[in-house]
Amino acid sequence: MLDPRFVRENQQVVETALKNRGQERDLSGFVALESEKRALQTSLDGLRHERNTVSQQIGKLKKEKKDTTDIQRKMREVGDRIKDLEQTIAEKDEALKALLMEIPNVPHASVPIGADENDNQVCRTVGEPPSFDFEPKNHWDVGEALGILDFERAAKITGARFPLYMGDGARLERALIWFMLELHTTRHGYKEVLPPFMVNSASMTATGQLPKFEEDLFKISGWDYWLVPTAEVPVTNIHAGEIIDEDALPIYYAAYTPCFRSEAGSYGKDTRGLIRQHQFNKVELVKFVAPETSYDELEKLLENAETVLKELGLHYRVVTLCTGDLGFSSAKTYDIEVWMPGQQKYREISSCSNFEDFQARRGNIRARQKGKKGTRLVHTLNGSGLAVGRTLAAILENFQQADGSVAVPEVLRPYMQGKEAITP
RNA sequence: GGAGAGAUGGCCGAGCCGGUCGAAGGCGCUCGCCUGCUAAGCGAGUAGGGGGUGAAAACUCCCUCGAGGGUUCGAAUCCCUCUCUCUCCGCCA
Repeated sequence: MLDPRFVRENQQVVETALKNRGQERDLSGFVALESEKRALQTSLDGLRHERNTVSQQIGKLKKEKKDTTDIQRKMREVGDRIKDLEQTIAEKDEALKALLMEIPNVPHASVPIGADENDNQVCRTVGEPPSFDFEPKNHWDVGEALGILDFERAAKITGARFPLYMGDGARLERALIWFMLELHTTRHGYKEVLPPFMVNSASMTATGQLPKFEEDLFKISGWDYWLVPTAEVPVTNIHAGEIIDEDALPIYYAAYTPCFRSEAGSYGKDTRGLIRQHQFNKVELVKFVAPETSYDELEKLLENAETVLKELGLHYRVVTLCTGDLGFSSAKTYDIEVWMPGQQKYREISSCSNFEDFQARRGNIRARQKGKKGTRLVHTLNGSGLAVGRTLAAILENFQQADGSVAVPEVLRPYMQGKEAITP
């Protein structure tokens, strides 16, 4: 959520931001409503002031055994006017809030302006694509041939877009989770967190999934609970409503969770394989930082995620998302795209974003500097470190061998009972 | 699931026979004094959010004592609903 005062004072800036995101919109209605509301608020405050002072006088008069029925009658009228005004203001407030909740974050100045993913900027390419002396297969073909992925049975158990890992497939998935968590907690300074996999509506609203993107989520019937679409939601909400000592910043969390997404509107896209599932595993990195450090922290976060790919020996590139492709809550996002030889394509495997104070304002996450008065909103960031299912897919495609086996990256072998390859 | 207790400022904790209580006291923190250094001691200050005036410092008003309603001229204090926490019983991995 943007600061209503910022929107009021920088209407042009916000409108330009919306335009760059491909959502042209006139905000003068909002600004007018906002000033109307403030005017009403001022007169309400005046009435309340009158009531407060007169009520105190009544108390004193009563102590002196004086008659107060006339003043009380008058105050009852004032009370009615207060109630009316409160009602009106509450309505306007709600309308304002509803508008504000639907306005996305303002992109950072360094974000390239563009319409869609075709305007994203590749900022670096790391490593080389592997060469094969045979035709590399898709990961689902590799996995099904090895008996480690079974989409047919997953569909029987649940439905389309669910994974079923068997044997070394399940072990490799678990090894990746283990490896990523170890890397981030021991080398990158993150604290490990294992949060709830369901969250309430308040949490979903704080991080920006609600109210606008309800159709992307799975809801628990009969409860105000939702399945998490990413660990970003429970982990960012760890500090919702809190005031953090600035000395404690930056706070780094690493969390494994499964992620549940309805993938509404993606019919016919990536229908096969592990790329687009209703349920997938992810290790997420979340940061709470002082505002002036957040862009440095974004670069570090990105590096932390890249390290996973480097250690695994996977070829990838880093892309800066343009304004048109930027997520709702994000001010700046880097995507990491891993090379998938079976598909001859780069596929997103991580997304690292700086939300600035957008989520912190929705979730009321503040910090206090020692000895200083007041508080300020922290900046929040998060990034996948990495999407585990897609990483497993990348391993199957990049390290497949002519005989159908898949080489196990060296760093994973300790978690794979020393196995050098997965064989049929 | 049944019975009971509770939720107050950064933390602990009074208040809860309605009125000068946004709130005693303590801890913590900040500034000053004191002091070979440190500790202790002494004094002052110290919740958050919003509005108005002001260049600013500041001043001033309103709201907030788990959340939401209600009673009242007036609610941390009384009533109702909800959420969460704790204790006992039952059940359960």
